[in-house]
Amino acid sequence: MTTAAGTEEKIKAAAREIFLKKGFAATRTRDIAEHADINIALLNYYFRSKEKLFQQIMMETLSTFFGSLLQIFMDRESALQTKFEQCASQYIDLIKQQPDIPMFILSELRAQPEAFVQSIAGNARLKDLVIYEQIVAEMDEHQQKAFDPVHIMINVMSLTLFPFVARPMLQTIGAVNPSEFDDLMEKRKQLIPQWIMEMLK
Amino acid sequence: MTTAAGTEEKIKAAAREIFLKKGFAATRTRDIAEHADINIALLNYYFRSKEKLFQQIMMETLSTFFGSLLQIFMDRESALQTKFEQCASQYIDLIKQQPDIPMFILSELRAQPEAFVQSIAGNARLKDLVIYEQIVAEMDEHQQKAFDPVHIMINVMSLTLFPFVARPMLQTIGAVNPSEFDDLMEKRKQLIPQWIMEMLK
DNA sequence: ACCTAATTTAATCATTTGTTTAAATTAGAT
DNA sequence: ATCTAATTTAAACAAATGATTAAATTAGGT
Repeated sequence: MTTAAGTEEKIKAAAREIFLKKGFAATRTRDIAEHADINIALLNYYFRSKEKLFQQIMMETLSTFFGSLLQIFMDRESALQTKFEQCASQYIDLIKQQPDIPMFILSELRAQPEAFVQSIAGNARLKDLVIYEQIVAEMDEHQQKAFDPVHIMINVMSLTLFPFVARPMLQTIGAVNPSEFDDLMEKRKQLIPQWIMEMLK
Repeated sequence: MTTAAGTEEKIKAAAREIFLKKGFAATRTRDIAEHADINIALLNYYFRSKEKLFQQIMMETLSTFFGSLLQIFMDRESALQTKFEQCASQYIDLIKQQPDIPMFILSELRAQPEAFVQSIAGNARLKDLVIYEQIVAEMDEHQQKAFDPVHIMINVMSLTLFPFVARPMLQTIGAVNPSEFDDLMEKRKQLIPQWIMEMLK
């Protein structure tokens, strides 16, 4: 009856939850096994080692995180402001569902800078992105390269992601109420594109 | 000759370096002892436990990080834009010297949300800060509360801190060159206050 | 020089943790 | 029903890790 019935996926689901919440070092294989309600040995049976399992989770998470982004950034049809709107909107929705993703990627990427380079970078260079060209064009129109266009890319990510990363800190210092956080982020879907467009003028 | 000659401080210095770089869970007491060039037992002799030592490092780091900020935020004399300029400038300088501080605080605060609440929060509520009043006043002048003033506080921190937190990621995706990162951040001392002031209009 | 308390060291302990082993159980084919 | 390979389990292992102990050494006062 109950054999191999999605055991592998059960382990991955548990691993994903715990790795994303606590990071690689603070995660115990026994925690994962308990959460998945399986014998500890099964983890190694299916995934060889804690590290292999972690890498698989990381790969999939990176793919989820950067996948949709690249599509938006490469779209030749959409206008620049539309891209900012899609970017903010999609990311805020995604991270609302899985709030641990950004911090997980950022902290684990710091711990192992080399391991996942090609998983992310793939082939696309920043300056080959359509959005980058559009930013340069927009800046040239209003001002003559007052600053590096990379600042804009950094700012989009900063304004979108940082609130989630800093949520525990913001709540601790009493900057935001737990209940109103979601409302704030919902509002930012609209605000961030406006702010960014202003920066280009 | 060499006895107690700053042994305690030697341990703390090593602990600070490693805790800040790798976090609590990934840090081994033996690493600290080796780095400090002392016997492992001395760590427990002076600090009782790994956790106690960690808490002490965390307290001091929080103090360093939030200390200067509160002064700027409470200054009744300085103008709003000046505050933004001081804030960006001071933080970028501080974090250039100790780049691991923001990520350390953010990740460890997520791991132990309760432990350091009062260490940070102290007494000051966000809405009692002088800077908050000034933001509200400035917003009232130009627009009638188009959005929550908290967004502005969040944005200052986002634009200032996120690039440091995301540096490994930004470098991995090839968004920034390691050598040009410092220049970018130096330029942001000037840019961030400008961007923020624009948001208020 | 001697004594006492503080500091340092080497060795060891008890637990935790990732992994493996070998046996038991189950699923699916013949 | 029987056989085989895949899956699952209980038990144990080896290494790592935080902590402790008891002896050795050192510093500073008398």
